[in-house]
Amino acid sequence: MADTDPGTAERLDVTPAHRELLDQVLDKWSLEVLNTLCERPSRFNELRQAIPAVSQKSLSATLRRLERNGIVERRVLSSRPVAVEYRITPLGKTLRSPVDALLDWADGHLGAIEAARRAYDEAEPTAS
Amino acid sequence: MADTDPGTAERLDVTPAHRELLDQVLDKWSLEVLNTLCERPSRFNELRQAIPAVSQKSLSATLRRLERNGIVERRVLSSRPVAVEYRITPLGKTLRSPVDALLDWADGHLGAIEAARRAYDEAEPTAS
DNA sequence: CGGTATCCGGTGGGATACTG
DNA sequence: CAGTATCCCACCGGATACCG
Repeated sequence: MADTDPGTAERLDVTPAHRELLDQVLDKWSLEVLNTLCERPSRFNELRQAIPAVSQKSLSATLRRLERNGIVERRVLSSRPVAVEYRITPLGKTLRSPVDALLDWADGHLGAIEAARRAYDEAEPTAS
Repeated sequence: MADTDPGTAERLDVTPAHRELLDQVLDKWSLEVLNTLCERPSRFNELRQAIPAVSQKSLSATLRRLERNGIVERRVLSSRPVAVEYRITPLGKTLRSPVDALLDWADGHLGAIEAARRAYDEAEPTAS
């Protein structure tokens, strides 16, 4: 086997810090926020329109979390009426490639996985 | 700009099915389970030793979830005393590459992100 | 050995109401 | 417009006890 064999290659272990980071960056709404902000900087309510299913509270929390992690930048544009713009940072852009890889994987294997789920659920009606 | 520019490239949107899939596969313990099973097939208690922080319940739930999604396979080896082996499936192996990309990203940018967090927390003591 | 059942506290996130 | 505050509940995951 070559050392590129995924079964034998040495791999990074998942430390608590890695875990926390992924939790902060891959939570329920972050990916959609990232996707939107990678297309263009957006105002708060533009994001709400772009992601209709998110609540005010969750969008606000997601943005603050991403801001704290240096993934997005919050920019106050004017003060009356208040205008705020969110944009992706250079650090945030580096997230694109691995996240896209993940999304591509999910998209490419969704069919196989749904088939596996059906097979599993079929086989294990757990009595009834 | 080339069409490889992350700011202009067309991207997959994140559907609820994608979200659910990622939630099932990237949850708290799945990555460590995957990492361990990619090295070698393992018994239940071997996994507990390899991942000391996981509880029985969570490990069991993680394994059943991954099994249902076709990522790992559960194999009963003998019946008295019970021996069970878990191993990664071919489908599960396809997860390696995108997950490694993510882990590499996390590892490579952890320092910058921790710096961003310190800067943010410093600037926003939010009273006290 | 390899789990399941039960309890239980903390957290995520929606709905709603209010504010600068 | 861009949030925060409050309430509330569902779910996650740990601890413990029990089972085939």
